Parts: sequence; structure tokens; C-alpha cells
Amino acid sequence: MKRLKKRAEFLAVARGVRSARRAFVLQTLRLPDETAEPRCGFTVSKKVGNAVVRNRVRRRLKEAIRLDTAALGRPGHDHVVIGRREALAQDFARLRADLAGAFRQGRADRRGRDAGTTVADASQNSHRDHRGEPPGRTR
RNA sequence: CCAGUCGGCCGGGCGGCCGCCUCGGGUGUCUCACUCGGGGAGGAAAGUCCGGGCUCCACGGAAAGACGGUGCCGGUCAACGACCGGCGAGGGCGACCUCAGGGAAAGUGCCACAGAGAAGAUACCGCUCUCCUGCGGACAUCGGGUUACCGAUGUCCGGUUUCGAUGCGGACAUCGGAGACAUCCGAUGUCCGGUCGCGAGACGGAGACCUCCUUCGGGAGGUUCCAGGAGGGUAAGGGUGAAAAGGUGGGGUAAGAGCCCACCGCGGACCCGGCAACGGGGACGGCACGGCAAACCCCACCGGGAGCAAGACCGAAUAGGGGCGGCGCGGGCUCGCGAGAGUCCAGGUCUUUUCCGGACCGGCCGCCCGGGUUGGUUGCGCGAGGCGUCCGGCAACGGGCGUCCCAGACGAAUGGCCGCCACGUGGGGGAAACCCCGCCAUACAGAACCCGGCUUACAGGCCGACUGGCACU
RNA sequence: UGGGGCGUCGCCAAGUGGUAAGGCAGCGGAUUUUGAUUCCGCCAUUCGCAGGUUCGAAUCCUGCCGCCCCAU
Repeated sequence: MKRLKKRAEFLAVARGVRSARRAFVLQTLRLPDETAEPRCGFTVSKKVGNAVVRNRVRRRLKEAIRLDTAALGRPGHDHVVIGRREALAQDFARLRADLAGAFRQGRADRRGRDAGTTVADASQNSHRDHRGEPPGRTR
């Protein structure tokens, strides 16, 4: 899954649906462009621990998503995974199961649509608009 | 063997599957994908406490001043506040450890409390010399004096001492009474006390001693001691303090004192050793020169400022700036079919500043130029480089030779899962070798331009040198 | 990356060489029939930590720890 890298993109996804698990919090944003490739970003704040701990949390989450990227990703959705300290020690199989559940929950939530339109208005200069369809379209 | 000191090093290993970043080669449908090969976190990558490289800015050169830093001596280093060696001071039986360790006779300042005195010493108690005085007070009278006051006499009060009586207080004894006892009360006697009261006598520091006189009451003189006052001399002793202006002993003195002497301490011309810091000796001085500069400060030396988010290049769309050319000549209102006329209102730039006055511009189109946001490229890893070895040096380090190329991201790669082994630790089994099970088992911790140091964190382990003790030979 | 500030009782805080004010809270007592108010008393042992300078350190110096803020 492609990575989110810009601060503006993270702020946009933060307005989407949140679903919390023990080891992480998942934010999901439904995009107006249904065919857009699914993307994902990671946030691990300084509260979690020092640099080694933060790196490890992010890498475990990243690996779990990589292994199930076909099952988790659907076109037209952006995600941000906020790592928690529990992701350091949690059983890896359990981590994968939690991620799958959180992704399903995020997509099922209808509120993502409204958030998507407003964000699209706010970030209309983003390069996504160059290849995508015009905003404001409803399904 | 036990206890300890110092220095150096490591900080998991092998393998499987699926992945990530980057470099080079190849292929393709060539801002990407595939494939082959190489590389991919640390001793601290950390904290950001110093020093440099590099880049930009500033600057005619330098110096001074201000500000900041450093501070024994010598060396090493690109440089340093780092390191090495030495010296000094302190600590430890020792190996060894710790130290911002220049200047207090350049100046200013501080040293609370206590204490007499806290820094050009002081003088409270005390010690001591000389001189003077030798019950005190009040009142009255007289005399002297301008006054202040002084002297004499008297009275009163206080004072001192002796004696007496006795009250008082205490102890003891006897007797009587009360009470179950403990004990209490009263009387008498003896002894002691004298801070109180009474009476009488004496005194004039009421003290001691000596001599003389005597009417035996006392008087005169002297010595010594005592008390008070004035003027000196002291700094030994007391005590305070963190610190008291050399220490101890002796001589000396009125008492004392480096006043003198011996020893110790201190300063110290000069001599010797050392590149130096410093060390050894030391004529002589006779004791000044307390501590604090991590108080201000003085002296010596060093420092232009900022930082890779430095800096360089490219740069779409939109908006805006400048230049040139062409066309046009502001806006509102009223009248008019219209051309146009009337009226009102400006704004900017220049004219040195304000006012007045004057000139120009304002819109549209085209071309060009420069700045610049998101972004992209670069800076970006051959270096004060790593490893090995030899030589010089006590060492830090320097030199020669050989060999190697070894992370390069930018929401940030080096990961996930698993097996075996090593070591540690806990539990269980076994006589033992050993076996089984558990540990998020295995710390501290993640490059962000680079390098040299410092500091801090760290499970566990290895090696070497040395010290003290015990035992054995 | 660079710069600045703070840390003192449970809370808010004063004090910048001489042995740690004050307020709130808490505890005990008095006043009151009871409560509130008021009054009195108590309440700091490593002044974030560790070293050092000094006779003496919350204060001065050095090194750490934690928190906050600013610029880019």
C-alpha cells in the first residue's frame, strides 16, 4: 500500500472515521474518487517512547499491513494508523486480526462520505485532483 | 584463595521464508518495472557541553575597548575547555584516586551570630607602675570663692565591729498530749547559725604587724595588705569564634611582650639540580604578609557573525512587480436619438521636506525581465578515513609501507515470523555427567552535513598489569 | 538546528551567601446548642539530583534529570 507523506494529507484523514484497538487507532477517510489507489500513513508520537520504541511500533504495524494489503485495501480510501505502546509487545497474529477488523469497521461507517467532500474542497490544490474526477460527486 | 586498583575489548552466532533503502550492470512498454551483483546503525548513533572542516554574510589591514571564555609547567594535536608526561596540595596501609591549581605587598568589598576585639588590630575581665584619697549621704550654721564648688563644726539617717539579753531559724535530748502506726503539737534544756529585729560600747579602710608615748580610755609614726579615683604600661591568662596577628620551653621584667635565647614554623638575597612548574641548601630577617577572587577585579592567552532548515540550481498554474511596443484617454450624476455639453469627485509618481503651483500616469492587448510559495535537483560522503605491520617517542602522538572503499534517508530504509546453538537466570528431576520447562529471556539505545573530544546511559562477559592479606612450597 | 526560562510544604509562592516569609488546604484547640465565620497553635530534612568552592550554599560553580516557551 502506498504511503501518505505530507502533513496536509494526514490532517485530511484525521477528519475521517476513527476506530480504536489495543495496539493502535485507525483513521479512515472515504475519498470522492472511488478508483483511487488505497493509501496508508503512520503516526507514532513521542509519548509512546524513545526513537527505538517508536521505530519498532511503526515497523510491526507496517509489516502487518504489508502481509494483508490485498485483503485490507479497497480503492477510494486513505488510512492513518496511530501506533500505541501496546503494539510493541502484542502477539503478531492478534495484531493482524485487529487491523483487519478495524479496516472493515472504518469502511462500513457512512460518515466517511461527508468528510470526504469537505476535505476535497479544502485540498483542491492537491495533485490528486489532476488525475481524479471533479469533487462534489455523490453516489 | 579472598579483597581491591587501573587499563583495554566485546556487547550475541548460524540458518530458512516473506519484505525495505541504496549503488552498479543488464533488459523492457524507460518520471517506472523486472533481473543479477555489492552495501546497509553505535560504543555511545544519545545529550548538544567544547573544538574544527564546509557554506553564506560582514569587513581596507591591524590594534585597542566592550563582552564571553580559558588559567601550575612542558608537550601532543588541524584545533580545543581534550589528551599525555611532570610538579604541587589533599586522601588511602597500598596499587592508586581527587583537585577551575595564576595574582590577596594594584585597588574595592565581605567575614553573619558570638566575642573586649574580625584586619592600617582590639583592651572587657585580668596583671602591673606612679600619684591621690581612706566610711557614705542629707540638712543646718560659719568661713573662702563672681558662680560652679571647697573647707570646718554640729545634728540626723545609713554603715562597720565588739559585747549582752533575747526573739527568730535549725539540730539533738528530756517531759507531756494526740494518734492504730507513720508522725504531729506544746514546754524545757544544750549546741549551732547571724541574711533580720533590740540595747549598750567603740570606730573612723572599724584589717594585720612593728616602734614609741600613755591619765590604760587611747594616741602618734612606719611597714604591709585592702578599697576607690586619675594617669600610664601590658597582651601572658580568661572566654567567643570557622578564623584572634607565629608555636613550645627557658631567660627576662613592675607586669609583660621575638624583648632575648634554643628548637620548630614563616619570609628570604644567593647557590645547586631541572627547558619549566618546582625541588634541595641557605647568609640574613626577627615575625610582617588572616581567609575569600566558583566576590568585583588585575594579569596572560583565545574568540567577527550565523548555521546543511547553511548555500546553489530548476521552477508549472494563479496572483502581483518592472520594462518596451500598440490601441485608448478616469469615474459618478444631469441633459441630449446621437455627436456632445454641463457639474461634482479624485488617486499615485516627480518637482529636496510642508503649503501653493506645475508636469506625468491610471485602462486593454502583446512581448520580455526579475523576485518568489508548494515542489524538484544539488550540497551528500575518499575522509585530520578504516585495518594490518614496521620505525621513532616514557606517553599522547608522529612517520613509512601494504591493503580496503564501507549507510545515505527526508512522514525518514536496515523489518516481520520461525528453527538451532552459546551464555545468563529461575524452577523441577538425577548420585553425577546431564536432561526438561519457563524468561515480551539478553542491557542502554536508531545515523540525518562530516570529523576530534567531553559528559551521560548500559544486562552480561573477556583479557592484561598491579596492590593488600591468608595458606602452602 | 539555534536560543531562552523554570524546578522551594499537598497547591500558589517569597527568599539570591548567615540556618526557609506568607496565603490556601490539612490536623488539634477555643468561641457556638450545632455548623459557618473568627481567633490560637501545629505542619519544609537531601529547597529536582550528584559533586565542588566556602567557616557556612535554596542562593556561587560544574555535570546530569524533568518541564515549558520562542525562532527557523
